Amino acid sequence: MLKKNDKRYHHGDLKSALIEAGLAELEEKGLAGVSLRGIAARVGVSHTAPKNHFDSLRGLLTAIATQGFEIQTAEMRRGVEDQPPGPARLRAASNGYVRFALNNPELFKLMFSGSLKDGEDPDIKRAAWASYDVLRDIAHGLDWDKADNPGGPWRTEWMLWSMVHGYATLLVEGEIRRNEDGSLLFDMSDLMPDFGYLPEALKERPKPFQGEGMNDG
Amino acid sequence: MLKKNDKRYHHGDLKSALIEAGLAELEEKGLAGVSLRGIAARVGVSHTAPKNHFDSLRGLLTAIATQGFEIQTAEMRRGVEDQPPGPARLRAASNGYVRFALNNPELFKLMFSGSLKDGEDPDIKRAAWASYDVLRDIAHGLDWDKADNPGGPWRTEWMLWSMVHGYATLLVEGEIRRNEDGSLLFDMSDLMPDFGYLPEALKERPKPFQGEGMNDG
DNA sequence: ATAAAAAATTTACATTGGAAATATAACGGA
DNA sequence: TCCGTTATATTTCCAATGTAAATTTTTTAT
Repeated sequence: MLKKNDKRYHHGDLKSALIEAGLAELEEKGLAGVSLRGIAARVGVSHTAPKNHFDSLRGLLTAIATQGFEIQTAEMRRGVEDQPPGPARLRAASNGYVRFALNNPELFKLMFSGSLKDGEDPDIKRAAWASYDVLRDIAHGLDWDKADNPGGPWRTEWMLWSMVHGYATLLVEGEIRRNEDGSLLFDMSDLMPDFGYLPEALKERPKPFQGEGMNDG
Repeated sequence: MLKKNDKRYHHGDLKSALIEAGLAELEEKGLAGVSLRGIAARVGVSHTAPKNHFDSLRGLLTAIATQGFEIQTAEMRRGVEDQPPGPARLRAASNGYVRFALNNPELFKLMFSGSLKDGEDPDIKRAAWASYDVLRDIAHGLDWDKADNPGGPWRTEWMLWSMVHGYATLLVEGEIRRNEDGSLLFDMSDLMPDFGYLPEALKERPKPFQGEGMNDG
């Protein structure tokens, strides 16, 4: 039990404090402007103090991104329970995905940066999968993905994930036009129509794609 | 006319040489490892020489990304002419989009980085739109987007673009599983089924989304 | 109380992007 | 051809960054 002012070490819980400060610095200064020294200064410790809790800046960023996935998961789950199973839930979760990206653009970029974070870290892997599972579990409940898809669920999952993630990414990177007040022209409900039925081709057995012509030129 | 050894200035054409060197450095050392000094050293000039042609590293990266969009446009057009108008062309262009991303992953990341490049630069804007237009022009030729979409072409465009771009992004960032030899489990032809027909909801008139609940939390 | 471990600081260093001053080559006009 | 102007590139310098090593301070365990 930690009471008020019960700073057991010099700081008490520097590890959590650094992650919190990192989240704040991220949205204040942008992904490109974030620095280890800046985060440390925000907490009020020397710039080498983080070394005791994270092996490097990369490690700290990985922990921040992990927290990002947890927030994203919560945001996707928000509102899903209010909807009946089926396409409505898929739209609610998808809108949560986009909403999170819009509300935490720099964190979202970090989470999918690939080079700044350590994607092999067990914690971030677990958190990322938990977020992905929200979409996947709902998609698996849809009529068009019940049983007749013996090639595995990958195809329909990836189609949906690609659409949602692509839209969020393009919005966050400023590639897609918004209304003047910053609101969206379309949310995922508009972009992703009634998935109660889907083109028959999607139900065919998928064959592994061997990538002819994919690795030349 | 420039003959061999006709170095008119100290270098001759440093601007182009820097872009070329930057493209090479990018794929060799990755987006995170690229540096102005490294690019300059590769060409054999001092690290401040680029200043005469680009105001900053950001400017040089913007020029590199611009060239990237031009390569991407060519890659998308490759093979499109062989296909009859319609869904087949859409698949060919989409596969070109993904193929470019897989063959130039670091360049692709730079092109959509948002912070490293200057998205307002007129040249990069023109090049990016040219790439986007390949997808858009084909999409507009499809039956399901002929005339009854008075809300503008944005919705169908963005749905397709999101799917293609999202898939390319997730592949490049290593978020989507591949076969052991690096080939894809699905290409865009598998992911994007017969678009000869499409859910009726997509043909309804789109209404502007005002973003209720999008900016809270 | 004292030794051991944990946590944080100080100092130092290599690398980076950029600014300023200087040097060198190309060009244009007499 | 000569010379001044401009374009191009170098040298020197600086602040900021991430990291390593040595040191100091605090906590914990015995």
